[in-house]
Amino acid sequence: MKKREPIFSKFKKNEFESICRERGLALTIQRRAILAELAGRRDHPTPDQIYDAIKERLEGVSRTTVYRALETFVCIGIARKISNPEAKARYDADTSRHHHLTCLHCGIVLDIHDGDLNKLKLPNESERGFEVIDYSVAFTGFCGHCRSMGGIDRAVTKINPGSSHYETS
Amino acid sequence: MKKREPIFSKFKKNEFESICRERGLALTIQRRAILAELAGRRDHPTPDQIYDAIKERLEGVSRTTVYRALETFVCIGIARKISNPEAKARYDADTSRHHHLTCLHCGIVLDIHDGDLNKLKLPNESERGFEVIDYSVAFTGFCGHCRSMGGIDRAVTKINPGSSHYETS
DNA sequence: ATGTGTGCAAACGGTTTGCACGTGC
DNA sequence: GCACGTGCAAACCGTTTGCACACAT
Repeated sequence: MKKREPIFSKFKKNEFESICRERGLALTIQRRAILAELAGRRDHPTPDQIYDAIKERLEGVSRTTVYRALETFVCIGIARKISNPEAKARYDADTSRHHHLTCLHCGIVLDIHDGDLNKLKLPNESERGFEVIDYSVAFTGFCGHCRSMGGIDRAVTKINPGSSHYETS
Repeated sequence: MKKREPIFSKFKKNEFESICRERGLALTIQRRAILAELAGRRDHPTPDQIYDAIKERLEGVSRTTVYRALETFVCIGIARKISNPEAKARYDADTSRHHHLTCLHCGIVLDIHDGDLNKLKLPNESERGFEVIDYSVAFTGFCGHCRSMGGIDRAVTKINPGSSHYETS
């Protein structure tokens, strides 16, 4: 069992505040709450999941604000929007190099931190004019929850989400 | 320079036809045209790009049919829906293990076939109950076109697509 | 002949935008 | 006080769905 470091660390909070000060971005309660929520979970939430989580604490927040704040976090480099086969966006406050495990059935995204995977040599794509910046390994499979629920027909499992039967919740 | 094998190969066509016969799926001109278009390009088109490409040849096709056919191809295993940070789906007729290079500025997706990358050892995720099926390495960077156009501000480049300024041309 | 596939138009769901008001600096 | 951020509602855009007709088998 690997031990996990706390996520919404003092470090992340200070990083956020100093970047905001630098750039003249306002430190609003909404942004604080949204970042705290994002950085405090390991499940790569969608904007809606964040909205649902904070709306009790912060009465009157709007979905729009959540979308805009997440966008801002990506722009200032303290969060990432991750690729996934669903239609909706998912965000990640961990901007260090790491990898993802996506359940083909329910869509949940787990992190993988692995020293070897972080050391892949970058392909030389200069001949095609491409400049490679970073990478992430996307593993696909079936999570414990979906495997134990049964009903996974590998031949037919839709890599493609549709709307329902996705979110495990 | 690596040489490239033809893409809409006889093989792919036969594979498609025999799977359809097996499963009792009709071999309609629409499905043929959509598969030929998908398999004939290397740029991982969106449903709309495919629609635009075939609508001249095949008067009266509907967008809906394109969506449904692509979906069908994924279900019968002759195409894949690929993960990317955009809001729209992209499809790939190459179902063999390979990797992708995505331009953070325009969203284009290029293929990488690399023997070493195909041999990564799968992480042991059984302790978390996860069964790993496959993987793909997602490289990010900037394509030649976007680099030469200039105007890429690394600090601010939206990993996140928005609607405009994405699609190159 | 029969059942699957297609086209159309309307619905849908996530996301973005314009605008007026509110609030952090 | 001023500019930036927020909330609201409507617009947007990619995708899905219900239904009647058409076509592959």
